[in-house]
Amino acid sequence: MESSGDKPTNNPHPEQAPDESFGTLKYQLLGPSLTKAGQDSVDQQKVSEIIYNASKGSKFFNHEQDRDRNLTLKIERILKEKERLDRLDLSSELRRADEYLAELEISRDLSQHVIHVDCDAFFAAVEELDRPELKTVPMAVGKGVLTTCNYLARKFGVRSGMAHFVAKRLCPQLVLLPLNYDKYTAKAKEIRAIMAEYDPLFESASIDEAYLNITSYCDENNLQPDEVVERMRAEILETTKVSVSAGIGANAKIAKIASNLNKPNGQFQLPNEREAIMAFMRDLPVRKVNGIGRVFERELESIGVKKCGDIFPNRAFLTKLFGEKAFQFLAQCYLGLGRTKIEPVENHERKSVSTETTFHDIGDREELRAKLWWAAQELEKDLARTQFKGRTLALKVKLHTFEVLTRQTAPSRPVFLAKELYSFALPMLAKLEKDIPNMKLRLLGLRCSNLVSTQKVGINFFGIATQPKPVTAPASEPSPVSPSGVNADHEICAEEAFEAAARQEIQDEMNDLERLSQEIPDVSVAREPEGSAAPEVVETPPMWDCPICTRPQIADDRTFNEHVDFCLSRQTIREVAQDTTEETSLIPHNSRKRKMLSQAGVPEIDPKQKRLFFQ
DNA sequence: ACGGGACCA
DNA sequence: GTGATGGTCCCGT
Repeated sequence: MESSGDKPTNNPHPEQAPDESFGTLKYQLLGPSLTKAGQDSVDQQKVSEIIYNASKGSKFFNHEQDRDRNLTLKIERILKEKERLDRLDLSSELRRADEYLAELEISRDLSQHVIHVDCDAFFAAVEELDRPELKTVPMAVGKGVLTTCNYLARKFGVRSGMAHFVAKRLCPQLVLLPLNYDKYTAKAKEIRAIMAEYDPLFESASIDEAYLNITSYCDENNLQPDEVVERMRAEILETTKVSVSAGIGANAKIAKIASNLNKPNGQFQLPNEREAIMAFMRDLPVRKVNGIGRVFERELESIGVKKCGDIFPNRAFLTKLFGEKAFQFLAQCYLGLGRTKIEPVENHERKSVSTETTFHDIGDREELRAKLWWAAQELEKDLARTQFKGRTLALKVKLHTFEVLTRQTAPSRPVFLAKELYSFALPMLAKLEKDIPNMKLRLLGLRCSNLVSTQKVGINFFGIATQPKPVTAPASEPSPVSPSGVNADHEICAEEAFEAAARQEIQDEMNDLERLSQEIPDVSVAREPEGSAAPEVVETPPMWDCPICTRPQIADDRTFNEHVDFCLSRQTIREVAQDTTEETSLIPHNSRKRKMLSQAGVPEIDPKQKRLFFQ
């Protein structure tokens, strides 16, 4: 559409970025919860000014600025691509889109009454129950960043997700309370007990949100949906003293949007009628839809999609610009469609278990290992609680610059013990330390995915599924143990010889790992609290000299090859950087190598453009 | 299929 | 002085 106002900033001096980029950056700094209720009477202009000035110069700010610049560039590419598509014959795309819309229309189900219930300023409300005097002052809950705040605080522009010191700048008299999760969990339980009366199969979306399908309740009690919701909200307020807001509609998407419209302590119903739904969506800003955040909002806005109604005239472009899934999602937004199936979260299959902690910047290798060991222990606890092992282990770090990196590995068997987690994660950390000179972290985390359940059907110590009763024909009864059947390739075999072999194999592997852990010879992690034993330190392993960098490396095949690979890739980059041809496109998009190059002024070729072009 | 980044709630 | 946890999608290889 119009591309005049959104020139990209190719400015090599970000601190002198032209004025036009301030708008988007300030908008970004307003945070993710801009659309939350209670902000209507706030002067957003003034608020963003204060936030901007409070944040300016911080590492967080610089990182946000980077992200904003990259997004602006990405949008520039989107616009270019849209221009190109405008000149093309898109009739087949158009037909495809219309066919999909027709298909969706056929699937429209207006027979269900779904509601979304959302507690008003939940954590703050619970705190106010204990200390009623807090009701009359602006107050927020959460250390570091605010998790929530009461409506008095929102009048000042204070919002959830906002940093402590920024909130204080906006509202110096703001009262800050520490988090008290146990209290909130207990209160949430009371509320859920009431919701269960209306739909025993209700779905908890978070600690203070839930979806219910009240169709049956309406029928059985001969009540209208809004009457049911009035009744439920009154019951919740009376017995738990917490006020909730609710949205009522034909599906979860509408209900979620609607629950925000009359907040706090209100409800909104959108009738189960196609015309009413279409009209409602037509004028609804896309950002109000669950799943469209700050970034996608800006991308859509750039091609002229501000409201869900704007999706239709752009339907032929969406797949090419944003991908098939995004197109399908947006098509459902346009039509006001969403899921009507509401079910308990326990029915959902868990995909990952993770832990992470933020701390002051740490560059010290031993301190980092201590943090890793701590994370490993935390993850072991969580895995034990949830009864899972992981076939994939990921290390997540956030650099002192707020840049986030993840590295993952697939251990040869499912892991869950802190010692295993640590051992498999350490080489990834060590590699990062090698790749990133002077690496300083502000966050470190571990995640297990590709989960294997250790529940129900016995899984013995070595991660091999065992049957409760001896079964001779394993193929006859597929094991229900793991949600996605990931256990299928585990032969069910109780023979002792097999077990002995497995035991030996695992022992060998642990030995290997302990050697791997010694990659940095002076590593020691044994001094952590809680008395649990960290992997022991063994003597220094044999060393070989790397043919590239000539420094001595551990003579373990895997370790050594990894190191050499890294050295080689480094060399390649140096060579590529020297000759400034399109060779740079060989370097992965978004890699820090590419960033290093782009900072050095080496031109980039955007792989996405290529994808769009050749699609 | 997998690893990694980005986004979202 | 800017959180924790978990899910999804997309891209490149």
